[in-house]
Amino acid sequence: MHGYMALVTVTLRTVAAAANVSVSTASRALAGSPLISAETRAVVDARAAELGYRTNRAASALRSKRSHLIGLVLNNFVNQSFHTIADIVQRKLTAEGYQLILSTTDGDPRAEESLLLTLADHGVDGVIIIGSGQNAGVTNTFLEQGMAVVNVIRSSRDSIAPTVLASDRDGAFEATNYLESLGHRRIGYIGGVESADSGRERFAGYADALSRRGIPVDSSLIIQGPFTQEFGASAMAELLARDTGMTALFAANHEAVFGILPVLGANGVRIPQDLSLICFEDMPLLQMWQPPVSVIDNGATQLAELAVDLLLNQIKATTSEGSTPERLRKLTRTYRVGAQLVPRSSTARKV
Amino acid sequence: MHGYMALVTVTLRTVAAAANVSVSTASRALAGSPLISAETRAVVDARAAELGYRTNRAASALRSKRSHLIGLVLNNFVNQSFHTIADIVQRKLTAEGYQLILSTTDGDPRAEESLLLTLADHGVDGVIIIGSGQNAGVTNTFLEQGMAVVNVIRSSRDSIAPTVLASDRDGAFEATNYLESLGHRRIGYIGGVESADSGRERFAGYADALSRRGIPVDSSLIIQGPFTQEFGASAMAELLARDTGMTALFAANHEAVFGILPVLGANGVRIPQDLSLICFEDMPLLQMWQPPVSVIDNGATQLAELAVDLLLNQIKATTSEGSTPERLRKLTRTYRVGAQLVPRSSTARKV
DNA sequence: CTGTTAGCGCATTCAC
DNA sequence: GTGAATGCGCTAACAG
Repeated sequence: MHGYMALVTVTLRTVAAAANVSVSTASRALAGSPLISAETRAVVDARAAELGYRTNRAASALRSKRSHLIGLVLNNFVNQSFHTIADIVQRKLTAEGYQLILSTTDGDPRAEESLLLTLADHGVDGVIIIGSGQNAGVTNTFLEQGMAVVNVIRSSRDSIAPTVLASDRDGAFEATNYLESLGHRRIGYIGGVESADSGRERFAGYADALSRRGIPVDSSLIIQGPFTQEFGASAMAELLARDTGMTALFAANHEAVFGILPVLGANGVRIPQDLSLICFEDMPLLQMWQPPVSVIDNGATQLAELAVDLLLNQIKATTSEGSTPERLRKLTRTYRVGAQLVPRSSTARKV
Repeated sequence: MHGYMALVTVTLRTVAAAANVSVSTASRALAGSPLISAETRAVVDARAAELGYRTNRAASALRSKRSHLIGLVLNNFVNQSFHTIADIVQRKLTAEGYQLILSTTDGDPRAEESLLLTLADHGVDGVIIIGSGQNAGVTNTFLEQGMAVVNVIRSSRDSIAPTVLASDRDGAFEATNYLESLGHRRIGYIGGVESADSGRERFAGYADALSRRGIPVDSSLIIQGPFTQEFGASAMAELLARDTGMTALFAANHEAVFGILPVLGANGVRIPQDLSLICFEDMPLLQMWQPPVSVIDNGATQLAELAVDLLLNQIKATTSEGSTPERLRKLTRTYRVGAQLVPRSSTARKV
């Protein structure tokens, strides 16, 4: 067995010669073409294995327009959901014979556009995007050119690609409703900006749940801001200073949680005796916090799995049917992954 | 400006025709070859921009043996240091015109080998490995074939590639020494298995620091095990049950920290009054834990930066000098990134 | 079922 | 300084 020990490059030509067949027969045999006799295939496979043959993906991609490369475009690497998604996507793709090109954009639409074009340069077969929503023009062109595209977590207004979203509104409704069911009426809210889908939808869920029970939406209990730890800290401090009679808090801005928790601790706020707390998006930190924090699990794992499935289906369909306008039109669809309440010890009945 | 809107593929040939030059001249101009006159270059650049020309990486890689793709091989996506490294590596590479192919192995040497070969199939220009240490044969062959290789965090006995390591022994020594300087003598240790470099070296640092002050290494204070949360929880419970007079604890197994903290909380152990705690490897959780936990920062950021620099240097050198045996021999070198003590509130003078 | 032919798009020799 | 010619390694018509 010499496999990768061979310093002379072993190409299809080498294998074909060793097997006494033409290069195209060798190619077909290795690709599992049904046009090849069992014996021929066996011989080719055997020689290929002996020689340690490996198909050159660059050559293969150049000819076949299939690179077996998939791009994943993320905002950043801070958010726990993004970790989960990168992990799941990578695992599923590898299992299917694809490799993952990972890049972050810091939420900058121009960096995102540049990155998407670079991915296209590399001939990626598809791209999964947690994006700014600003580059539907680019990705729609990709689709027309036969590249697969899936939006995840963040929608893109004019994108004709399928979109997999979390249930932000429903999850927020459930969180708020849960606090209400525990007897809370003065429920604080620290969330993301309204300009972000998630920020807007979660707030809507919160407000709806209050209205449903006839509880007024009190702006003194509500602070919205950027997705940062610093915002979380200042918002929490502000809310505590306001003396609003708040008995429960819904922390709907994931990044802000990193600022909220220390401020609660530093101010000696006892959870859940003084304040019931529930957060959006689970993470290890919240599981082992003292007390463990109740959360709405946004289903990052399921989001990633569904996104990969949709992508792989597109790739298969494109291969067999091409990208006719009708097929593209049928692609456009929004999928929702349900949120799930995970009650832990940070939430308690109002005394 | 139509750029990516063009549905007809614009190749070098298109650009060359538009600029009234040959394909080779267009290629040289775009590549910044000094052989091209300023006027010609200007014309070619202008036409390329107008046409939205993008170089086909697959074709370029096939011809030039340079894919502008780099592989990063990780054990998993759980460890905080791995997040940091993936993030830094990706950013630096993108800035240099490379894209990152990310994959995890779950520490399985066979999966690792398979992954490395797949990366080679894609013609990656280099690979950064946080590996099992079992595949030096593969990576050494890569080096001989002109691919760049850098080992990070985990060394590989027979690898001739440069290796960037954290200062596990020194960091552990410093952690232990720091606890000693606070008056502690009964210092517990929960760490990784001795078969892992990091596990072995950190324990050595701990033991050395004790010996240096004539403190006996007491096995009843020491538990070593796998890099898991579960191990951390059981080890901590065991240590508490033993009633050893322990006044400080050095948690040297990063993953285990996720199990250690909740058990301490659940048992009502007050930090630092009942127990001083210091951990190896920083993470957001430890910064905002109540009280904030003192750590030894292993310098993941610096590890990643150095690894990328070493990789890029290799790529440049290979391009100009080829991979002569002498050059390869000069590559083999171990770099250490210093650890840093970050005292926070979880450590206090022994009462 | 298999072989022959023909490029994919680019970078690089070799001429001029 | 520029052009013409060549082929990287593979897949996909097109023949038989």
